[in-house]
Amino acid sequence: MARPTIRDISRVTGLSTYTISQALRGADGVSEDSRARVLAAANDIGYIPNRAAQDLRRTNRDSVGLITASTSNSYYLDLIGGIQSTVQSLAWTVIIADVAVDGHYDAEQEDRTVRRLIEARVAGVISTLTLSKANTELLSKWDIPIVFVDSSPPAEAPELPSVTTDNYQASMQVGGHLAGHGYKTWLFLAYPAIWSTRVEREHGLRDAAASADAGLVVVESANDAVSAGQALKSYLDTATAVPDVLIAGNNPMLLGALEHLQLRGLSIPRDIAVVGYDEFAWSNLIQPPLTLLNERSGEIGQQAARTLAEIILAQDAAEKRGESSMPAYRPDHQLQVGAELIVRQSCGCGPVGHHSFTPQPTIPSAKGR
Amino acid sequence: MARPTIRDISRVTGLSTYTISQALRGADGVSEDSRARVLAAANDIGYIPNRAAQDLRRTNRDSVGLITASTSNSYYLDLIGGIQSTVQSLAWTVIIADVAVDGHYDAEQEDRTVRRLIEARVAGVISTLTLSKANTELLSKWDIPIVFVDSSPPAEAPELPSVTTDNYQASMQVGGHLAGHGYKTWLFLAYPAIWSTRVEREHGLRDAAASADAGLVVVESANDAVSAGQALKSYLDTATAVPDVLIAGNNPMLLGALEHLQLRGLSIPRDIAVVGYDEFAWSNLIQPPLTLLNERSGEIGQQAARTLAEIILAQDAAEKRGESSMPAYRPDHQLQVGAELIVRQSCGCGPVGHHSFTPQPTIPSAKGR
DNA sequence: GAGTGTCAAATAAACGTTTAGCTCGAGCGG
DNA sequence: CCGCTCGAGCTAAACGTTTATTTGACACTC
Repeated sequence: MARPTIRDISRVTGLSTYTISQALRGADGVSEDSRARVLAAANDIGYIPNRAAQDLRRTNRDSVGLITASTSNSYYLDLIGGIQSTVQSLAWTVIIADVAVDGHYDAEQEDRTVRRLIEARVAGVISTLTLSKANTELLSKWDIPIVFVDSSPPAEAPELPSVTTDNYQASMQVGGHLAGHGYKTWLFLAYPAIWSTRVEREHGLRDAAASADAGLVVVESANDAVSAGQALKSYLDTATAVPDVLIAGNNPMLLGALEHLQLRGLSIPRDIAVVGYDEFAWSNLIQPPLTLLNERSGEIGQQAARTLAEIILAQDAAEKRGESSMPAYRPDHQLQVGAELIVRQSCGCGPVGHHSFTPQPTIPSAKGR
Repeated sequence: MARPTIRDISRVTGLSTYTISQALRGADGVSEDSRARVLAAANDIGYIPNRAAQDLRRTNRDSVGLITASTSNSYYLDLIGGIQSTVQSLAWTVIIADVAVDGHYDAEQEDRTVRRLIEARVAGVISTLTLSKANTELLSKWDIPIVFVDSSPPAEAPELPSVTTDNYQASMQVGGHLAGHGYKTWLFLAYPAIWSTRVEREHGLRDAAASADAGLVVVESANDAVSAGQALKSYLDTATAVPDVLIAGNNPMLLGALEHLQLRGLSIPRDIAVVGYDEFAWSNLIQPPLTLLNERSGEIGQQAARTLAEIILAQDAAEKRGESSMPAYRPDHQLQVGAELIVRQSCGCGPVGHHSFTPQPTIPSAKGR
């Protein structure tokens, strides 16, 4: 028997397919005796249900999609972990879909990916990037709830849920620390703005620079280390002076920057200080140890999954009552999670004891922006 | 219209579902006129096919499963990339399934995962670890071909295809280099042997140590940085002397080891030299820059996917001819890919110019082991 | 004008489950 | 002994596609 079906079990046990189905998934209406026979037979012939047939027939959907751009950014691994852990407790599964084609974001790939998730009839979507207007509308047409994670909802649909680091506050914190060092020329090496965090980070840095009377230059490159290195090179080649500090927008940017600074023979933090945005495993082993912002990505992932689950369950309940099957979003579905700066030495702080850092009054965080 | 089906398009256009189906996927037997009407209508009402229904009805399967343990080991990201790129060109999709539950391999999770892949009726499986006898048999009962990647087939089924780094040769290479430095006491910090590469690496190191008249100690820990650090600590706490060189079995081991050595205040390579097994992005920025073995994981992934695709296509063809639907494996489905040592400074080689390294005759690689 | 071939399109039967609705007996109270 | 309930199980109709087979219209040939 190459690919046994429920009917094969039926044949073997002499029970109807109904009974088999009930017995297999532990529903009642089946005697203990029959259930045992069914399970034995199933195990015996190596039966494994056909997911496609189940999905087709069942009404309740039990998977959610996660849209990601360049997973290779190790920051996302924690995020995924957080999502998985929450979703697994509901016995759902996560479909991870990367919209980057060899490392670069690709708009058509975004379209294909959203389509694929709808084809799979996912119950909901978590997206790490702001989706296009068309895709947001498509998902909403299919009544599929979306939660943005570490990215903001598109401008056309600002009411959509999101869970993010408080990037503005975080950037103010970074900026405050740099101000404390007395740095006056800041260079922000940034990734493109399809990742909406870029905008918030820049905004926070700009405000911090202003209140510290420092100058901020923004250099943008594609979201990978090689491009970042090249962008930095072009900038430094033409700049009149090396900036006091380089702020890397994320880890690929940081990697590219460090490689280029090493190549150029600039010493950190003597010639130029460096700070970055994502804590990662090796940061303390790099020379000098890196001062980084620690985003609590695992926690963010969990929160996002919880929010999505809540919306889906409410939606199912409403549908069961015969009400609208549109997902219902609430204002408290928009969450911000704090982040803290991990101060090591690349910012100019010395090993414990000998630092050239003057604490400054904390810049008040802007409320309700 | 909340969730439009093919019948809705049928209703709108006045054509039968047959015609819609043909038109949508570009088959012929449909006039250009009708096709245009169908596509317009589909686009208009936002129709997206139901994957479950397609999968159920279609005979040809078009997804493959990838079994992984702890994806967070960044080494796998390239591997996955290589597989994706090959598989995408066939318009298939990859289902990635991690059998680690919070970072640790879990046997039950392996069983669940294999089941899940069979439920999805995948056309084939690529596994990064040696599967249990039961799971191998289960897959073979369902006529699902398996290719092992960076791991060997289980002892019970040695004929199964595999694509691996030539770990023995690679370890001999590592060992040869260490011998050239004149190191006499080697410490191999290893992960558990469910990853079969561990065995081959140890074997190669052992032979290299023997022929260099050096002593090899193996310390094993769970496959994560924290456990590795602890294992190293326990060993060093009781050892009479610090070994000449530490060989980290993979990146989590390396990370744990470096953290612990830093904590202990041992200087690399003065007090102890260090080499590792997987090249990664930050390796050149660590102090001192790390000497690592560069496995060509992208290439390995591509090869594995190509091999699997070949087997699946042959299987489909055979089935179409009414022959056996069992996958046919050939001896040339077992491949080994070379690796080269990237020499930096953690092994004791100085910056270009001042090294204390004496080249040694290359240890001949054992043929046909 | 009968036979033949071609093309577009329709019909209806799958695919492997789940599930609403029904049947059948047994048990039980009156 | 009647009517009722209840549990165990059956039958058959879904779910949304694909596809083997059939139909019908039209053109072409002898």
